[in-house]
Parts: sequence; C-alpha cells; structure tokens
Amino acid sequence: MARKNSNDIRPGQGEDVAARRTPMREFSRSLPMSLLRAREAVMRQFRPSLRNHGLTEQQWRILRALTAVDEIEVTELARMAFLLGPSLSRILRDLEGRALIERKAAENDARRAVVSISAKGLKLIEAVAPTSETIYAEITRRFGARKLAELQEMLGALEASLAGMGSSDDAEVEADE
Amino acid sequence: MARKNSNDIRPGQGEDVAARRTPMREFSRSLPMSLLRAREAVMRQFRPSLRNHGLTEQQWRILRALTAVDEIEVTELARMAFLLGPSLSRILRDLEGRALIERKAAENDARRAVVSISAKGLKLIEAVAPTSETIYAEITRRFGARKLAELQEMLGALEASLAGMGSSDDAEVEADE
DNA sequence: GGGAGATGATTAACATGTTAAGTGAATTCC
DNA sequence: GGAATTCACTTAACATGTTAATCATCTCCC
Repeated sequence: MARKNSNDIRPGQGEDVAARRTPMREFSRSLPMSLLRAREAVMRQFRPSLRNHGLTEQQWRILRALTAVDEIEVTELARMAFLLGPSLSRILRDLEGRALIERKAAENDARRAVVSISAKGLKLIEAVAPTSETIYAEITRRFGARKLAELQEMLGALEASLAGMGSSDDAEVEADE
Repeated sequence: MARKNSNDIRPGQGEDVAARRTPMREFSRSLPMSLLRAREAVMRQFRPSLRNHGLTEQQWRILRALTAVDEIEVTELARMAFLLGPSLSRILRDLEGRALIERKAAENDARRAVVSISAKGLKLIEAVAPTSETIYAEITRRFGARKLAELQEMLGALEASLAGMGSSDDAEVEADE
C-alpha cells in the first residue's frame, strides 16, 4: 500500500525545482499547518460521537456554552463559542427549529436577542457529555496532563502575543479604520 | 475586557441546571477551543495579504505545496496540503481555470491525475511570498523563536499520541453504516 | 477474458467560514 | 424631534469542511 510513485520526487533538500525559488519554510512545518493538524487530530476523536447524537462540532459548542449561563445575548454567545455572527445566526435558527434552544427579544432593546438552552437541549447535552468526557480523559492520559496544561498555556501565550498585531497588508493599505 | 465567569456557573433564577449535570471542563479552556483560537489568531495575520492577491488560505496551501515538487498526484497533494478530496477537487478546478496549475492524466493509470504549478502560478507565489515571510518573521519575533519551536514540537507530539486512538463511539457502533 | 471488488477522483448534499450588504431599532447630534 | 449614524443581528454569496454516493478505471482471480 501507499507505494510512492516511481521517481519519487520527495521535496528533498536541494531539488532543482527549489533552486530558482524562494526557499521558504518547509511547508508542512508552518505554524498554521501544525495547529491545523493538531486540532484535526483532536476533533477526529469527538466528531463520531457528536454525529451519533445529531450534532456538529459547532452546534455542540453552542449548546455547551449555553449550559454555562442562564441566558445570553447573541453577540456574547458568538464570542463565547468563538463563532462568527453569520454562522451563529444559521445555527441558532436550526437549533431553535429543533427546540434545543429558546430565543426571545431583550426587554429594553428590541435589537438584541436573548438565547437560552431548553430542557430538551439540556437532556441532549447530558446524553453526550459522558462520552465526551471519556474521550477527553483518554486524550489527557495519552498526551499527559502536565504537557496538556503546558500546551494550553503556550497556545494562550501565542494568542496574546499576536493580539495587537495590525494586519499591515503589503500592497494597497487604504483607509485605516 | 471580557469578564469570563471562571468557575461560578451562575446559578440563575430558579434553575437547578448546574446541580444535576456533570461539571465539565470550563468550556473556553478545552483543548479544541485553545487550538482553534490560536490558529485563528495566526491566520488572521495572513488572510488579508492572501486576499489581496486573490487567494484563499487553502488555495495558497495548494500552490505552496506544489512549489515543493515537480508534479504530484491528487491524492498525495491532498495529504500534503492537508485537505480532503472533495475540497481539493473543487479548488483544483478553480485553480486550473485560472491557469495557476496544470493537470494531466498519469501515464500508466488513467484514474490518477497529475498536477503541477504553472509559470503563472509560480509568479503569483513569488509575489505573495515576501509578505508572508515578513508576517511569519514578525510572529516569530513576538512569540519567540524558541517557544515557537517548542510549541510546534508539542503539537507534533499531541498529534502522534492521538494517532492510533480508535474513535470508539458510545451508543450504537455497528460495523456497517 | 470477464466479472467482482478495489481504487482514484469527482460530484452531491448539507453545514460552516468569511466577507459584504441589508434590516430594523436605538443613539447621537443639530 | 428628526435626519444621520451606530448597533445587533440577519441574509446573501461564495469557498471550504464533511460524509456519502457516483464514475471510471484497474486488479485480482476464476
């Protein structure tokens, strides 16, 4: 299986192809790729279980976030579940249709919507949570609790260190807002 | 500043919600969320530049991967750029339409397609690369080269430690679908 | 050499990511 | 107090993620 093609051109160090180009970091070792691969490795563990309960990763994130509060406005929920507004709008529409959440208008501001998890939603959470916890525990066991804590700390530090980094574009950088 | 309700679960009015549930890890500190946020913080830096050149993140990944080889089969490219087949199919169709890549059938196997970057594609890469390198350098400077290396190492280790973790589902796990 | 099954790639269908535009309600400012 | 602006979503439009199904080979085996 997986036999490399005849003249395997493997991006070895020093190919004629690479001769006339900018060297660049080895592609698969870029930070974004490392983060992507790591996250995928983790999520791959959870997805099947969620799927069995009819939930996507994002839907689960939302319900999960809702269990931590009594009720919450949409914008704040977006921040908490780390979703963009448009995605959240769609998902809330769906979850409301399935009666997993409830939505009402804010009392003093008709623009704002207030969301909360329903009894049915809570029930679903309770059905999924044990498996999720088991998986998370197994991940922790495999990787090591200490290393896991370290990793999380570094990830937070990375995020923090990039916080104020203005995206100064190369060409046209018009009208700073 | 986002005041996060660290441990206090907000009893809420009249709801014994938190009382009968599994406590669960504080949501925003779960590993998937940490990875997602970190990756987003990084990609946020690159996206504007790519966008200015008419490229999405994934299109960039593909072109980038193609510069490391002379030519490559689609499946192998998918593995290299960490994309699923269907996504890659769509993107290749688009990139071919823009003449940024070239595609031909493999000589000995009509099922396989062989892809390579075009001169135009190379030119585009060369136009974008300097900015990307600058951004990457700035990220490295801010976070620290040593810490960056450590982080990448831990991410790789995480991925490795989860490698053979069968997704043992909870309820119904039947052999077929 | 022909049929069953495996394989590489694409298409289909649905959900989300991402940016821009739209809508209705609150705020500001004159 | 009303036009202009801001605000909190929501829609729209397009690209990708994800799983399943399809299609065209290719291989194996009788």
